[in-house]
Amino acid sequence: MAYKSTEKTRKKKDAKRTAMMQTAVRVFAKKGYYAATVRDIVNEANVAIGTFYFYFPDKETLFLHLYEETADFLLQSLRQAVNGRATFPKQMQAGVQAYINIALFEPAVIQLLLSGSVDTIPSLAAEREKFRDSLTAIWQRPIDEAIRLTHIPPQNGRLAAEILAGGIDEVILNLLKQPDAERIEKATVHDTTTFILRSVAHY
Amino acid sequence: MAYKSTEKTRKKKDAKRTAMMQTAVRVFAKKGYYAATVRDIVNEANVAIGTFYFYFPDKETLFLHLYEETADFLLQSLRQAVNGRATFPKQMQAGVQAYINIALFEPAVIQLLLSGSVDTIPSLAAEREKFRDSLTAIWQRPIDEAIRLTHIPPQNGRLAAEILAGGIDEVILNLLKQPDAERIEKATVHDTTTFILRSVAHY
Amino acid sequence: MAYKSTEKTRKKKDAKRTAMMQTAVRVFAKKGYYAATVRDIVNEANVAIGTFYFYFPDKETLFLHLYEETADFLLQSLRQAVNGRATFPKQMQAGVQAYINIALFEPAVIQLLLSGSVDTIPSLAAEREKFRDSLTAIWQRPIDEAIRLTHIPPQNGRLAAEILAGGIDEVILNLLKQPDAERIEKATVHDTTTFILRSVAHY
Amino acid sequence: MAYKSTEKTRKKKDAKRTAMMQTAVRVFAKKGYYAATVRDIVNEANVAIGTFYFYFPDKETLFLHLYEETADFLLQSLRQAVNGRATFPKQMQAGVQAYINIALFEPAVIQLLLSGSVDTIPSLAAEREKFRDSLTAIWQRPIDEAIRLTHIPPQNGRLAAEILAGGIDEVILNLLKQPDAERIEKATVHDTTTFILRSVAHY
DNA sequence: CATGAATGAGGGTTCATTCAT
DNA sequence: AATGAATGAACCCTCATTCAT
Repeated sequence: MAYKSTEKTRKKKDAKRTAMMQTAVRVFAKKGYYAATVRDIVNEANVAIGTFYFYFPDKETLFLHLYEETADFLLQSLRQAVNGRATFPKQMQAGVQAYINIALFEPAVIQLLLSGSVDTIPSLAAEREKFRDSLTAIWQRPIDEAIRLTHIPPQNGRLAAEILAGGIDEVILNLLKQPDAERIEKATVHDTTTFILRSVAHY
Repeated sequence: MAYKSTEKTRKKKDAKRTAMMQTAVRVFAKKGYYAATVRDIVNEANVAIGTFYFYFPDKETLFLHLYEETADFLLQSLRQAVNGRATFPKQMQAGVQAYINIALFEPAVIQLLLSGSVDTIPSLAAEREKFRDSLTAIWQRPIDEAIRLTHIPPQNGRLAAEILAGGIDEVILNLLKQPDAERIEKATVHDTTTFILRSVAHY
Repeated sequence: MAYKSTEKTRKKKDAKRTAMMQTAVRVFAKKGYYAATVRDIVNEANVAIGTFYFYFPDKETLFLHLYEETADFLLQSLRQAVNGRATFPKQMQAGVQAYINIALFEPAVIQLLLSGSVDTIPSLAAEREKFRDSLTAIWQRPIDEAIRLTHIPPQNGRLAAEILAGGIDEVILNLLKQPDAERIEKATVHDTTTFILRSVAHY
Repeated sequence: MAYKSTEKTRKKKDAKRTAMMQTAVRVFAKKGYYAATVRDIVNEANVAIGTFYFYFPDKETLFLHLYEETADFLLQSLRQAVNGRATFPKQMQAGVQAYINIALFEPAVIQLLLSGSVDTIPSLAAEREKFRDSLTAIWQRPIDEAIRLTHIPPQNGRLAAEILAGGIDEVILNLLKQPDAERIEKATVHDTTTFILRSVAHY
């Protein structure tokens, strides 16, 4: 019995903790790390400020944690989408589609990861670099593989991946600024994929 | 008597203002808008805090001004480089080269413009969007022109420009992180240009 | 659980807020609005500076609030004293007596209201004028009533009230400067009342 | 020759100094001691800030000096008006008239002396008390004299003078708040004088 | 004499964090 | 677990004052 109640309690605690983290992601995404105050977060989460410090050691650590988790989520989603396809064109298209899906369904994820204010938090510099590297790697792997299979000509795969990583992020951010993002989703996926294939000389 | 001396000191004052602005750019570039304090700036400039407020109305206005000026400088440099060439490949190469030159000579310029923390300053949101638009336009114009001249096939010029704008920024930022940036400059310019030409199907 | 303790602590919080307000009144009364710093207040109240801003939005709003409250208290006290008497002489005497009582028991009240520095706070100009008007009205009402009842001859009641309002304030302030204020209280009340009655030709 | 030029220079200097002092009186009268900045004064006087410190040791000393001078001017004017008349009623009327004249012609004088913000400048407390004493004395002297001559019955002359001093100040300040002050000047002088005479039982 | 660039103490305010309840 | 009162370092900015020119 005691075990059960502990179990229940833990679940409740985890639930609350998770809820607060989701709230925090939204607040950080909307206001940025510096402009978002701990009070903003607890107000939006309808808890007292002390509760925040019961669940998290401090603002910076929470943000770091959130950043890591969010980055992992995005990277995993993209990896799954890309790796789940057999051919290079399908891989690219699936990656772009997955990225845009996340942007439309969870815009806060993208805003947290892509909209700056992150570089200036010392403890986050390394984490951010790791994220960029991983993101670039997601685009690079299929390219290098396609080169190996001579589906596309030899080329600087790393550089191509960097450009595509930065370029797709830009497309995503611009898409999120549009009021009718959903309406142009399909065309954006198509045109972006077309661009990518051509850019690596895939025919 | 007073007039002459005023005339003379006017230049000195302007020189000092400029010097302080350069210092401010460096500090803002390094720490970001929020983490950079006015005290940081005046310490680095070796002046008293009151001197800052003698030259500038406040931190935010200065940053806005710096951002605008820096953006103008970068955009002008790129426009000149691109517009000074006759053919599409030369235009792209010149643009990339100019961008990288600035990154190597004035890294603070790039860090100020590209490293976030800007979106969360309300008065800067519009300015930042304007900058991104102008930057994209610089890459888009030659593309659209090349389409018109049938040097490259019809395609979504706007989207291509967005991807290239974001992609080249990513390349630049990655380049700046490298300790031997100058050594790989040439190869980076070449490979990036090659990528761009292929991406829009230019042969 | 939380609720009960909230209920209990609510009272404590209110008590502390009140205590801090009383401290603030003293400090403002002694130094004036401008010379009194928030740090002065919290030092005298033995709390940290953050505590001030936990209880009050800012220095100016607190002062405004204190001024209004203090003015209301003084005006109410005088009104009660005056309205509680049936005849004109008793009314005047009761008003003067009440005023002097407050001056002796709560000198800070008088200093806050009468010692200037208030006119130069834009948001307070209107409040101060309202206070002077109300104060004058307190003296004017019995006079006008006495005129109506032909207990005193027709005369400019408004002007008489203005002079008495300013005159009695002067007497109060002079009284507070005396080291042996209590000793001469009785005589002051008597002589002032006599003066007032004669001034409006009451016999 | 040298002497002459020195003389001329001195006159010029005195003229400038005087002009700056008049400007300062206006600024202090309008904004109060604390809200008025040295920069406000020099801007209005069209001189550099250094010039201020050439003529005056510091802000506080200047204000003290201005206060003394202004107080002297007002007291002298009132004394002359009162002493120049032979009978008690004429004296009172002349005093009131003179006071109102100054208020209408040189409102800054009255605002500087009467509108608070003065009590909170430590070095001015004594000066202000002296001024109030002198002002009261001006009203008291004729009263005491009238008592001695049995033109009015025995009474507390000091207290009567205090009330009149404070009361007349109040009338003056209220008058200055009116937009059509000049129009009601005559009636105000008459009614105030009538009040005063009756208040000391003069028939 | 006059100028105005330069100084820095000090003021109001914010906000991450602690801890007694 | 949860609360929220309390803390104080640190921030941005003002303004009286100085001094080299």
